[in-house]
Amino acid sequence: MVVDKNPQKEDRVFHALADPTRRDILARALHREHSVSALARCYPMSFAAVQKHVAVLERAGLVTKRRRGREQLVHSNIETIRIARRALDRLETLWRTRLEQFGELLAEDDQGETP
Amino acid sequence: MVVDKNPQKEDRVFHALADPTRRDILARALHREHSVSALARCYPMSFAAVQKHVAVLERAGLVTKRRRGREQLVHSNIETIRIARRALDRLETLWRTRLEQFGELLAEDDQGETP
DNA sequence: TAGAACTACAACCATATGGTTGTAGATAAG
DNA sequence: CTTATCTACAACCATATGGTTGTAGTTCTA
Repeated sequence: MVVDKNPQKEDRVFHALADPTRRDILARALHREHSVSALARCYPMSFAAVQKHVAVLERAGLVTKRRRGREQLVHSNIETIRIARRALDRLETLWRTRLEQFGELLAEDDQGETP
Repeated sequence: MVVDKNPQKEDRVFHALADPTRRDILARALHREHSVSALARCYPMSFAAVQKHVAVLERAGLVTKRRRGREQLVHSNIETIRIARRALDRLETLWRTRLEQFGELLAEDDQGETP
């Protein structure tokens, strides 16, 4: 199967993106690597809360962690962002398809207008 | 302000997209208008459940409804999908920025390597 | 006018989510 | 060795979410 496990993945990706703290973490991680505690210092919440947000991003595949001594460095996975992008692209394609069909109708009828 | 209320909107948009039923409803609505009950017949859940999904999409601004007699026709709002798209674009831009900086480092140091 | 179809919405329930605190294990620093 | 830092994870709590059923209001149809 090539399309079967993607829906769940898209669920996780969009869900991970649906929180401003997580989008901000992701943005920082896209810019450069950060340890979890360094990230935690950026937000008005506990370390554990930020840790959970990172875990959500990680389960979605948006970030991964690598150890450096006692810290975990969070870095982002651009490829997963493109999964979301492709999902949006598919939706926009449907939109264009509809426009084309609408265009065909106009061509056939040669009169329609809906102001 | 021009950027202040967008985060909440993005939250709602991404959250609305984080459910396969809602993505499917949106896809159908992008293709053509559907009444809520017509949509409800497509899924193995109650009418009220589908109604709630449509409400989530509506609050996110991804679909709007218009009356036709006793039915409500659900149609999509492509512009809101582009809000999500722009958010992803911003993230990808950060990624590219990082790549550029990395490139500069390589150019300046002309030796740097961190194994 | 009576009834069927479509919708809106409230009430309810189980589970997920987003936060907290607390405890414990590794690793770095003194 | 001792202590401080960074992380992992469990337990807990309030609220949100996704589903259900039930009731009621409109609008079409017979």
